[in-house]
Amino acid sequence: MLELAVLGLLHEAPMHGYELRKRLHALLGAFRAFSYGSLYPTLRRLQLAGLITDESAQDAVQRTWNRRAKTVYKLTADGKERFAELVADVGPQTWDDGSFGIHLAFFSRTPAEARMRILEGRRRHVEERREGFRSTLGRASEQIDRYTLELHRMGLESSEREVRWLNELIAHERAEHEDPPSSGRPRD
Amino acid sequence: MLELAVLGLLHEAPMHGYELRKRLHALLGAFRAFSYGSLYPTLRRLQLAGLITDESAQDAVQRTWNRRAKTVYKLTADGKERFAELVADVGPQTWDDGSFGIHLAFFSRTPAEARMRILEGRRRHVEERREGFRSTLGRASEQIDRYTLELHRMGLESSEREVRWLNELIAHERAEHEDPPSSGRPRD
DNA sequence: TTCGTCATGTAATGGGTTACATGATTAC
DNA sequence: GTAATCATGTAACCCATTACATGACGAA
Repeated sequence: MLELAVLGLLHEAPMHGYELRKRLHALLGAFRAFSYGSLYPTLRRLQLAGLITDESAQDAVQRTWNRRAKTVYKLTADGKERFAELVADVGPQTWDDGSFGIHLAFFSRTPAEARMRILEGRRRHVEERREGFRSTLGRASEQIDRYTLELHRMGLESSEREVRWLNELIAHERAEHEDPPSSGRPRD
Repeated sequence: MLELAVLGLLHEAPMHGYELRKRLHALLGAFRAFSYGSLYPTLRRLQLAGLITDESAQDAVQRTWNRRAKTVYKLTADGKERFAELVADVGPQTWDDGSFGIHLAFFSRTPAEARMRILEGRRRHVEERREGFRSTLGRASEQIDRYTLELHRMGLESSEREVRWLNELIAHERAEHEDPPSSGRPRD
């Protein structure tokens, strides 16, 4: 997750850790927040793996005088490749709230085909969740306490809204790529 | 989190692990799902801590013949105390999506005062999130790409809805507190 | 000169998940 | 008699957080 986010952000421009974290916050809003305690170790790991390099490393003078200088990271060719891999590697955990947000945030660098798989997978995921709420509310509205009821009512409403939202996004995707719906059942 | 949920559920009735997990699912919907890989170790830990006991333990005959019998756990007095502690121990992490859902699910066993702190804390939390989205959308609507924009628009809308929902819950709490449904001593 | 913010990091820990392994019970 | 589901558990790992520690630098 963090790896994807870091590589994605460095696609825009070289940055140092502190900056990266602020951009991360701005980009992902409250969907996902990362702390320095995970960011810096990740940066080191990515550097060791050759996916990013310290752009300011050649500036040895500054290093000597300033034991705590900014370390500006930039993507390597391998890093770009890795990002492309991660962004298109769509699996069950991609549908999670947190993961989905990150993936969506990098959609402009995601191939159209992967975008579709992500949106549709997410929709299925949220639809299942929605059905869970529906059945709870339908089955036993009078046996569960007021608070649990509220919780599930809210959950149901949110799921319904998100499904509608996803439908719009999917429709837009289809329209943009002139890939008309083949044999789709009509969506609400 | 799991500890709170387990103790809370065992408040209702004694149960074994498998059952517990299903009830957990039913109670929390998709807000939080726990796997057996965390449930069983937790049960063991709680048992060692004396917060729950194996109700079927005295049934030594079954144990001997059946190496894999159901283990029905029930709350001890210490367990009830611990639950009361956890449910009223309101801190910054209580406002998280997952935590909040669990707390809400056990509101009927939560003192009114703690309920208020949780609801108001959650509201503040969501309001802050909302402001984050608002400023992103207001500040730079034209610099961010379509997808990030959608993400934040959705986030803003959800936050707004949740704040309204919380306001209603809070209003309801206040009304009930000032005007107790039964056994009411008159207002000052 | 001290305060706030920028900036980088580490150690300990947390709170789970996945995958796997096994056995018991029920329904067909 | 076998497939599904009920039921319990373990080992390995994952991905992060919290709390802490250090240090640079500009502004009041």
